[in-house]
Amino acid sequence: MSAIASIHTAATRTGLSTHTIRAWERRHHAIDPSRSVGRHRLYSEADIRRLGLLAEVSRLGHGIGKIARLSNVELLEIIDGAALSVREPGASPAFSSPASDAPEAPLGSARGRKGRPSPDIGEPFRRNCLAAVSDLDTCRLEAELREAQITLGDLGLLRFVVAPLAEHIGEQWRLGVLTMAQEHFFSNVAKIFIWNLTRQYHTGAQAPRIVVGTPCGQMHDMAALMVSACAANLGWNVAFVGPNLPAHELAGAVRRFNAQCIALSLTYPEDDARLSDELLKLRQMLPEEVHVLVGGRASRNYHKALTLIGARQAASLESLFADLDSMRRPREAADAGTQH
Amino acid sequence: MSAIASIHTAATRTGLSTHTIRAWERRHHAIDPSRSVGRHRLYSEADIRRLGLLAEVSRLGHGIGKIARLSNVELLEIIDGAALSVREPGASPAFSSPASDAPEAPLGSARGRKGRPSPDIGEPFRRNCLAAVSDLDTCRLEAELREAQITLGDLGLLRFVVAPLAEHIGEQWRLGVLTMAQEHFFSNVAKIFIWNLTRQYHTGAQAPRIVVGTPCGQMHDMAALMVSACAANLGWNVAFVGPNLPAHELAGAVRRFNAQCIALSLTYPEDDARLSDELLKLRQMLPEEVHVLVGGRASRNYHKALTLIGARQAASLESLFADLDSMRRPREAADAGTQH
DNA sequence: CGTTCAGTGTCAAACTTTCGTCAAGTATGA
DNA sequence: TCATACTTGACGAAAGTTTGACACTGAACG
Repeated sequence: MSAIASIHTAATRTGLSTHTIRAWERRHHAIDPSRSVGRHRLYSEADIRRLGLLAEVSRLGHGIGKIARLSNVELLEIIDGAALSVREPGASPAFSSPASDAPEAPLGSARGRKGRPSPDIGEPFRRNCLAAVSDLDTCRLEAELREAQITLGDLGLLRFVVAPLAEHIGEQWRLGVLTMAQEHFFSNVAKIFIWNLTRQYHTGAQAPRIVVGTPCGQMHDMAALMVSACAANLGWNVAFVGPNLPAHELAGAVRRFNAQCIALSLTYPEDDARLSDELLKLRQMLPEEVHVLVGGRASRNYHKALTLIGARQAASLESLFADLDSMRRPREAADAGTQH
Repeated sequence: MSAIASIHTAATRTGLSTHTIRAWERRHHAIDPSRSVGRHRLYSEADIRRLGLLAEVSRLGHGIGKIARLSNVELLEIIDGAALSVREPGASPAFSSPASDAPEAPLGSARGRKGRPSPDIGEPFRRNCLAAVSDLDTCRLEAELREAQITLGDLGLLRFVVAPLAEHIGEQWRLGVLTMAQEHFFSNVAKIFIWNLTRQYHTGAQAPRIVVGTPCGQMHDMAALMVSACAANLGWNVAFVGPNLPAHELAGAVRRFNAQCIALSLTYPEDDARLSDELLKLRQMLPEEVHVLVGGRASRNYHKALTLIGARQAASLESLFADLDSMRRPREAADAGTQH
């Protein structure tokens, strides 16, 4: 129905190239998009969903020639049957490796390292969580997360279960394997679970204070919530101010909360020209002694601006954890000196 | 109302050039501004808002030719879809909300009943909550909500504290009294508090099942979360699927969850022509025996469509509570009869 | 073992469509 | 009067379209 997308958006959303999409149409009639008056291809939501399914099955090792004529339901069956597992957290999302290895499902995950001592510790939890998401079963999802928290600890839960699951579910949604309802469902339960992690630590009045949020244009708050949880775990007093805030709002929150640090998370979009300006503005509006800490998948793309404003860049949750810890200690001493 | 602006101001406010605006009108009839006596274009607030939406979607990579004919709601959907996350009240860049009416009582609330024997039972809690929001003090806000919950009960907490507070804070934000960060802060803490209300009740496997969410175009999920809490309180097994879902997604969630009821909340926008279609589509896609329950401030504006599809319309939280309760009982009996 | 061949992803060339921008000439309005 | 706006026609960059070709892979075959 409605939403009309160009071949370009169809390509980005499915992880395919425009060349490939056209080749699939020309050679196998895998899809038959409508056309504009000037013969440009126009893809409906259904078209894109089907393309996503085809791409997924194709990545599983099946030749496009053999699957192009299958129905969506048949494609889904293949996906369900083959892959209930989740990619390694670090694995890059969606590049079509030219067929090559692994015609089988990447079920074991922990790719390549066959005999390695550390298998993928989070895999069974992710598998169960996915099943719960598939059934929209809140209790089961929460129980599974709790189980993972007990087994892996707070950081392990985030690192090996929630973060990769969020990535995976987002991707599966974009590909049309999971529904939007399922994505929202997971996102909601997971966010709140993370938040509740935050609340299990009670901080005193003299605890160091941190503001956590995301700047303008960055709409995802899941990663920011993870940062909140880490900070709370380390004894920070956290003010979570949500996503998509302009520089003056962030600076205002820091001032009002009397925070000595602000943590931002950058995930998507990965290349927003306006964001660099925002970061500069933020730095100018902040008191000099306030630290800026930045994490998230997209943060490396803003490396230049981030170095310019002297932000600490955390490449992973672990390093963020370490940064937060090291920032807290010296400050505590200073506080004790000045405020009392 | 609806101030008249020149093409120049329309251009500055949307970030477009005057050339572009004229081209969009000439080539795609994207908008049709009124004209002065001497054929100069005159843009209303609504025109400018639409131009802004078009500009935003265009920046997202969609060709103007493909989006010029879409409705505002569809444009919003695209923006949200791209953003992938829940759109918070502060999300849209700069448009003055067309609402601006509602001269009603801000904080006093308990609307209308001035001399009633029951004074405003929630007032002190709201006052304290506001103070906590002002300071971004998570602990205090939570403590205050907990206090209110104990004193007023779950329903009273929602009815007399959270709901009016949300309204008030939203308004204060629009007026510029509170910052966006404070609004996000409250919204986040309150939502999670409500959700945790939901989770204190554990339902058996044979409990009646309900899906809760909001349809396309309705971006606010706070009211839906309140519905979730009420339902859980009454022993329903709840699947909360979040805001802004098209009809087929909602119907799919009902099917997958095997729910016997779906509850929708409508708050803003209050007059979305497309929503009526969505509701009709939803009814057609649902199994006949599934009940539809609709609440929220804006639901009365869709009265016609709602009656047409046989939805139960709850004017207040109380009546929603009652409806949910009455729907549960007969069904339980039926289940006991058929399933055993 | 080397050759052939179908299946695929990718690319190039040449042409078309889309869309932002501009220029020219005229009209409006404070 | 003079900055601003209007219409029309046109230009050029970016991106889309088609056709055809190339490189690589695995399987089949002599």
